[in-house]
Amino acid sequence: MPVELSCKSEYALLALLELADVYTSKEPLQIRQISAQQHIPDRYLEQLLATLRRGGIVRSQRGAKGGYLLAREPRKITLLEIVACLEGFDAQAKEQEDAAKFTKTLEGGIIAEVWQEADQAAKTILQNYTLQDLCDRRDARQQLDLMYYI
Amino acid sequence: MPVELSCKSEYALLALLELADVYTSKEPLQIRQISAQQHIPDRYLEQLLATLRRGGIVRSQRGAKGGYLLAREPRKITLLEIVACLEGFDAQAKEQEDAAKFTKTLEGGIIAEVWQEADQAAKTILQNYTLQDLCDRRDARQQLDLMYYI
DNA sequence: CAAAACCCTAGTGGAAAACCGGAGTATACT
DNA sequence: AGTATACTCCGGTTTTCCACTAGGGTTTTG
Repeated sequence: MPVELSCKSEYALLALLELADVYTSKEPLQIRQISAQQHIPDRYLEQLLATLRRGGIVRSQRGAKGGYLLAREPRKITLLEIVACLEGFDAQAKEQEDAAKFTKTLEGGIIAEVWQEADQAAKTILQNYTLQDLCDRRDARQQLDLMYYI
Repeated sequence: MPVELSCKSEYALLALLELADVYTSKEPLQIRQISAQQHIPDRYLEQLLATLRRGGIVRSQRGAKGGYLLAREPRKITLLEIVACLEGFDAQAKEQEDAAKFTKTLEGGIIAEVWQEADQAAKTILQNYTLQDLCDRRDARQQLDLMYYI
């Protein structure tokens, strides 16, 4: 499948789901708690959260009793924004690609254009999902599973 | 950008464009010719063409005056088919993914579903482009460039 | 001040991608 | 028939990237 779901993105999304769950409480969640809950290597998760912080998706509170919180409400955070932040295709990657597209051979440029179009289609999907959507969908699924169990 | 364009796929597409150009002549094109024309390492291209042959996209003629030809007309070959052949996500990868989707945690499953959706959107784009479309587009672009030059 | 937490940077291991080489096999031409 | 040409098969090498680890620093609470 052309669209990759990297370990990195999955970890980040799982962590962000945890943060979304407690968003209304305004209490920070610590790396250890998240990593234990979602089975993510803590030192690795730390890096991902740092990246998300620089991207303005989460904010952090330092010192004892510190931790991470969502920077905005879950409704205002799209999945595209998250993966863009992590995979880092925001500005510098764009330029490189555009430059490469024009310096390449004619055929290479055509191919790149088509891929760009496929990429845009995938991005649009991710653009239209928010963290809240994921939470809602999970809750609905959980409810359904419970009904089957009874 | 979520949708990768591997070196492998690009090489293959460039080679197939060459083959599409001479499709009507029914004359085979040799690896050396293609690799020289498109600046592709010949021994690597050889592997790719072998894969495409097993996938029924090209056919080969052995011996002296041998080479490769498209197995079908360029109109009948979609880009999705090509990358699926090379990247090998046809049957066994599907099963693994579906299995993983269900054995994963609930959250992981939800995420996988969304990614599947984004993937499908990208695939649909690639499904709707044929080799002939690429050729046409290239020719149109070349014509345009020529007009600007004059 | 000490403990708890985040912060920064560098590096490691392993796997996959990209690429190379050699021996074998089929085909055309003479 | 024999030889040159080109594909075929398969194993090895190199390079790149990803997931992960490590260590030393800084901020905040109590």
